[in-house]
Amino acid sequence: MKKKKKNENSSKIFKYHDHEACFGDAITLIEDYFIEKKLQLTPLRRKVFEILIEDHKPLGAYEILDKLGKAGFSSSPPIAYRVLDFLMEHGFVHKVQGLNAFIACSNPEHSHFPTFVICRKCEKVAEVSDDKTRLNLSSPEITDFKIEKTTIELTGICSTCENAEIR
Amino acid sequence: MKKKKKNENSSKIFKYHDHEACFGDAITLIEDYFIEKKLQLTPLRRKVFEILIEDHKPLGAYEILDKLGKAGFSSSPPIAYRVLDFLMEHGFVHKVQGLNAFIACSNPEHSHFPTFVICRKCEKVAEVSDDKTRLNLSSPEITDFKIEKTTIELTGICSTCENAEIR
DNA sequence: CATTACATGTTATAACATAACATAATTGTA
DNA sequence: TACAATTATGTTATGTTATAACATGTAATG
Ligand SMILES: [Zn+2]
Ligand SMILES: [Zn+2]
Ligand SMILES: [Zn+2]
Ligand SMILES: [Zn+2]
Repeated sequence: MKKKKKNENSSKIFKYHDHEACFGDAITLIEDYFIEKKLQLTPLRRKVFEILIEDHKPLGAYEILDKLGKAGFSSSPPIAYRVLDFLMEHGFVHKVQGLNAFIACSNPEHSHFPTFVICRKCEKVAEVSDDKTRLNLSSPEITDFKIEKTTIELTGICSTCENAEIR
Repeated sequence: MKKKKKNENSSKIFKYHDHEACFGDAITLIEDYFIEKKLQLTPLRRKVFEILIEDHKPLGAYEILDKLGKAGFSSSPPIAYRVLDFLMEHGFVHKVQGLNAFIACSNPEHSHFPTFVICRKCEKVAEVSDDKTRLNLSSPEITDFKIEKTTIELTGICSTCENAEIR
């Protein structure tokens, strides 16, 4: 087994997410953004974002609704979907298509074309940015189509879950 | 405006799908595959594949169910979903996540990692293979994850629809 | 022809998402 | 301030997509 002394953990997208920093930054970022754009960071919107950033894992709309209900907000479906749409428009939330779930954005630069890496066993999801991961998409041969949005989701198994599998 | 004399149409993935060839090939391919693998290409399975390859566009499960009903088959949801799952397992059908729809595979080699290019206006979908389009995915920096499946969907507008937009 | 595996049928329900309309809060302006 | 316009939230109903659980039928194997 090879040892990498330098940058040993930079490639371990699942294990080394510094969520404490992530969490604090995220709240500051959204506050600043909303002020700058003159948008209303209402209690409801803030709560939805907090719910998503708290565990920083994908949640279904109805899980979010439950949590909203417990926090005293209305918990009828449109409430969640509307706020999620709004937060998605502004890049603070993404939808993970493969899970029908929503996740707080962990990319301060708001690359609106994130790549998600999804463990099929623990359902942990890592958001990776194009530049950091060299997940490159280019299409020189497609000339009759203008790409506006990309959905890239990589499903598989994380090393933790793989090691736990006895077979 | 530049003129390209050579290979002018190879890049026009939307306009130049030779579906007549595609259709004939697809039926032969699935028949051969099922024989080789000793699988049952039952009337139901054949019908579902025919429905999908006929127009060669994505269809929702319930659209497929309608067509099955009209063809004399049962049209309760599990019928469609089971057959679709089976055909997907064997690479003859893919799910287009962005549309919650299913599409016949147009890649004879059964590359199980297709890329879909989806026009948001006409909802036409082109399946493109990695080699033909140079849509390349590589992740040298991800070391703690084993990719088993990829979902790559590019949404935007095709040239036909763009030209039709008056603005 | 019995056993087993595979395939299909059926009913009910779960999970995900939106339409349409009502009310309330915020913002801009006379 | 009063008013209008805009934005945000609440509510009810319904539409859409997908699966669980169990029953029946059909094909392959020895
Ligand atoms: Zn985080
Ligand atoms: Zn895992
Ligand atoms: Zn075709
Ligand atoms: Zn189009």
